[in-house]
Amino acid sequence: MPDDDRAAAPPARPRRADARRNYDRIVAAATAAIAEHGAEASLEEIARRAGVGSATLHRHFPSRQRLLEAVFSGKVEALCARARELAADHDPGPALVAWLRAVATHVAANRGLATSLLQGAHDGAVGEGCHAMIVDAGQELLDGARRAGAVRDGVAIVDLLTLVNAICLATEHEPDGAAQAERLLDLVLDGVRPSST
Amino acid sequence: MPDDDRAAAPPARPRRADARRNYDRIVAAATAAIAEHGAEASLEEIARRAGVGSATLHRHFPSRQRLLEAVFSGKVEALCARARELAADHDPGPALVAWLRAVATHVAANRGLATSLLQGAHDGAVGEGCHAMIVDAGQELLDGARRAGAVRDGVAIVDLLTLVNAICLATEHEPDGAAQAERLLDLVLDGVRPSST
DNA sequence: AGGCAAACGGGGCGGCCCTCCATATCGTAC
DNA sequence: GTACGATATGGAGGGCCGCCCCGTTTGCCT
Repeated sequence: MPDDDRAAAPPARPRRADARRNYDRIVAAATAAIAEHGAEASLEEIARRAGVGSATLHRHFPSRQRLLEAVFSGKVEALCARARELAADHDPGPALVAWLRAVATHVAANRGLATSLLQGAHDGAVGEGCHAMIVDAGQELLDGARRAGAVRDGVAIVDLLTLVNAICLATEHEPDGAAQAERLLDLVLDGVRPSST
Repeated sequence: MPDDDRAAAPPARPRRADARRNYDRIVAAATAAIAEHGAEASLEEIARRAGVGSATLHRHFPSRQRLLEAVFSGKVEALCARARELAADHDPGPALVAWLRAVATHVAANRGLATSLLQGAHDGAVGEGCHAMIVDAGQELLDGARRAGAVRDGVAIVDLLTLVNAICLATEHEPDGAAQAERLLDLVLDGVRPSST
């Protein structure tokens, strides 16, 4: 694989100062626009808000997914950090539950994050990074919880994450989405515990 | 409410014959197009396939949701019929489970049905009809199942339907979506049974 | 058969995504 | 400080789409 530069970080080759500046402006504008209009926000409007031409936006982010990834990567890292915190401070079972709730909160607070993460995982190599980070972080919590007997066998972390994403996805357009998401998450978590002997 | 005509049926005021003919053509074309390209199929292409002008399509279906509703209403009725069948032929618990699986199958087979039903429910009065029909059909199954002790309290039919839709929504873009949907549905259904004393 | 309301559809407008290329800007070597 | 090459820019334009206006056609009823 000859292509070694990731989108988010300044890895191998230094870029010109103005390019870097515009990159940051675009990400900032995109963050605002996505918060307002969701992940389907107009790319042209983002470029307009950032004060750059649409061509510039397209050069920095060849696809919408790339842009979303850049916007969300910070939040994803925060979630992973939270996973480590929870693993250190709590019992395995509650830690996993609390983390899944945190994931739900983040996803609900960032319209389109769920869809982005779900679809990005195998749309080529696009959201790969974010997806892998979350999965890894969750896997450790799940392993701990299973060792502690708080989770039954046959449950994969990707299943849990998909369910959390699914719930947020399905409730984010509802009038009382937050409450419903809460209820559904409880329901699902009950199915995850070992059948009480 | 002065507006009394529903989109799907010929209710109060008779329409001209050609209008009705074009209506049917558009629905047929839309059905085909949606099966091919999903719920985001181009309206203009649908009009083209139906052999009508885009204005005509737009007059019959002021919004995309209306068109989707017309396309899916047949399938929705089939699901409701299936609910009655199951209620008659099986024990309440298994009947509910089987029906939810049937819903999942239908939703998975009709790209965009899930989103359509979810968002249509309160986007004005748009998907109201379909949504209400499904909810009513499911409510009876759920009531039966609860009376039989197969479902714990605190579970609403809308929760279950939302979860089923959510699962299909989240897995329909996955490579092995069907298998994953199956697994997730099992997981959820386990959470619905009363905690085995 | 004739008149009228209902229905039609071509064509235009604006927005979106994306690409090309002449131009401006940065970084550097002198 | 200056001049030069590479890098980055953005406006213009093409293709597509959804939506709507309005002159024309068509079905319906008498």
